[in-house]
Amino acid sequence: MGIAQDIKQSSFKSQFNKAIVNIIYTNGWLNQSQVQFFKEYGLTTPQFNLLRILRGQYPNPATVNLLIERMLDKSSNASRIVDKLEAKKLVARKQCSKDRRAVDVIITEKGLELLAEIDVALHEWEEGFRSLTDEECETLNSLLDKIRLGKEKGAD
Amino acid sequence: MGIAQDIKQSSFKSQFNKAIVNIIYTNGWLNQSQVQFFKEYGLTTPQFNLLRILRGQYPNPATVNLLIERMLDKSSNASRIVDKLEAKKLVARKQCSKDRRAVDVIITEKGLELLAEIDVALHEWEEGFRSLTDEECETLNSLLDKIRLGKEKGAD
DNA sequence: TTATTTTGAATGTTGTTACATTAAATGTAG
DNA sequence: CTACATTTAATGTAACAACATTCAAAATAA
Repeated sequence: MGIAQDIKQSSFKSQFNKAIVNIIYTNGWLNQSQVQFFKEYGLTTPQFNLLRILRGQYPNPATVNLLIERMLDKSSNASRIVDKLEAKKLVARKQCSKDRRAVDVIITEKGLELLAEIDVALHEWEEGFRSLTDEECETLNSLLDKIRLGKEKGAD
Repeated sequence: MGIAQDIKQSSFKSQFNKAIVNIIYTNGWLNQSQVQFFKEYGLTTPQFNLLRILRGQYPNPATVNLLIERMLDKSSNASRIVDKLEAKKLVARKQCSKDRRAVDVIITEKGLELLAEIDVALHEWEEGFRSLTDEECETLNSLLDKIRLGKEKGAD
């Protein structure tokens, strides 16, 4: 039932090593489920994340730079992700008036509506396999935060 | 210092939601570091994982099917990963004698030597940002296991 | 002012992933 | 045995990611 059985590895070098493998495996497990979920809405996970950032800014626009900065996976392909969302009319681009190099990206009404629709289903999706109490979640969050603190690089 | 600051999101729908985002973000953080680490040895993360499975089988071979089954990220590109490793002479392929459809993949001496070299450095890498006690690791592991139990699919 | 450097976004390139298809070997039913 | 389905691995393809490069705009320096 634990990670050892899931990946069929009977021993680990250390508890810490086991924890790292567990994070990676659990992420993969979550990711697979998420990809399936968003597929129903014609979105990829990065597209959804980008939309959510834009909603956070709404009604203000965000520049591509801001998007890159805030994306969970800083892959810097923000420009192309915006392309995809623009093609679906979920976001709009216009040149920034203050800096003509920059581009203002703003979520459209259609984008907001889609997100609102997803919100409900996403909440159900999460509740569907929610298995931790709030207190356990807090413990988990603080442990994960602590791992990253162990070697924090310029994360800001 | 926590996930909220790291991704500049001030509030979450729930503690559970925050935990999920935290897992994803922490995984990305770990992954970035791992990719850098393995690059020095001319390996990608999937290549390393596959090699490690093969060492686990050594001196027995593994079929491609077994590799797919045990990989952390079951992307089913095992065949092409084996291609890469074979080109580097880290693994060898030969037709399985019992089933001529199957292919026996075995790690070479060179592969074993490379893994041994990596082992040392990898342990240092882990210790370099180890920030949890064994007890905390155990807590983390059990919480992550519990999340996956919440909606276990045929994970075997 | 002009020249140089830096910045913001887009694009090119290469390798990888995800998913479907193929081809050969095996298993199974008649 | 033949015919058909299944299994194993490899390959084709399209989308995607990572990383470098480009190009215009802006900031800075001379």
